Amino acid sequence: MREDYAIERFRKNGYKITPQRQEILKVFVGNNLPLSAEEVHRKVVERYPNISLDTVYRNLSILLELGIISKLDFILEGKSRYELNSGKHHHHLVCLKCGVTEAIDFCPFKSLDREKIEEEKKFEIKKHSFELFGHCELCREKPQEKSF
Amino acid sequence: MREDYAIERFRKNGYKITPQRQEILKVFVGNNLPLSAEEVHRKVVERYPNISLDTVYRNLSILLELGIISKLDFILEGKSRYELNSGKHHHHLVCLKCGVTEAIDFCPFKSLDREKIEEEKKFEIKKHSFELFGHCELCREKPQEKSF
DNA sequence: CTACTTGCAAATAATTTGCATGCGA
DNA sequence: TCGCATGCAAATTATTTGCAAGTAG
Repeated sequence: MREDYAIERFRKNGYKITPQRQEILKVFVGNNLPLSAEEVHRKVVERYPNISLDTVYRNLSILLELGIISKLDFILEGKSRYELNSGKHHHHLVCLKCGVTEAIDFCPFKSLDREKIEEEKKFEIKKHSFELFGHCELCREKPQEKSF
Repeated sequence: MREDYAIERFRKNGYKITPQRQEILKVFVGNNLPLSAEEVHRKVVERYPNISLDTVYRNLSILLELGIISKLDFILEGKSRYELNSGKHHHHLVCLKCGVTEAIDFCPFKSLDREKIEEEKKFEIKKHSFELFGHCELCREKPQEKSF
């Protein structure tokens, strides 16, 4: 259970289990789409009407620090998005019209490529991003394209 | 000559050739590293001490619109970076310590991969990003890692 | 009880916009 | 001259921080 695991990590690192924190965690556990801070806040407010956006931001930092969530490496809309760490390496399909972001398992980067580049460029690769931007099925025929 | 080409594009699209605009263009032509708005401003100020950061931003938009520069799809430091369109497809090596960004020609994404995904996911791919994050040769042994 | 947390308000930082003046074509 | 451009100041947006009060353990 991913939620129990996260709560265990809170405890081990001296963080208290507050209802707000728990609810923010639940939003991610119950959702495998990347969410913005505001979206997380919007969901948590349903149950904790007084929770502030600040608290969401502060808890996102902690979840990041504990490796429970990740911040996406790309920004389309001028704000960051965060997603639960699934444990499996993956990338994303991102719609340039509606912003919908879907995870895909496919990765084109092979270990031979990595070795060659590390050798040639004297660069130690820690991670990589690979994102596909385009139009999702629903947005194919929409005329207007968002600016992001 | 890339600069002449850009100036031609300005003309054709009804944009005037102001000294500030020309100087901003020159910064990119004389530099193949991705630059932030502030870095561009810093360079242009050397020659036009009164130029405002606003003007830089406004001209970056125009350069983007005309396809003369591109905005990088990833953000590490909380701000966007822009680079001259080289005409060749490429990706980047990005140092997580010092932020240095180098272009590389290597691309792992093949047309067969593309076709398969477009078919399977019913997603029309318009562009993709592929960035390698890690430590450059100079930063290998540095102890501190920046937060971005 | 005590340190971590929270909400509120204010501060930052990047980027954008309104407006009157300036200047290229 | 005329409309696009610029500089300045103020607005916006995402995110961060200071602080006093609240609460988990």
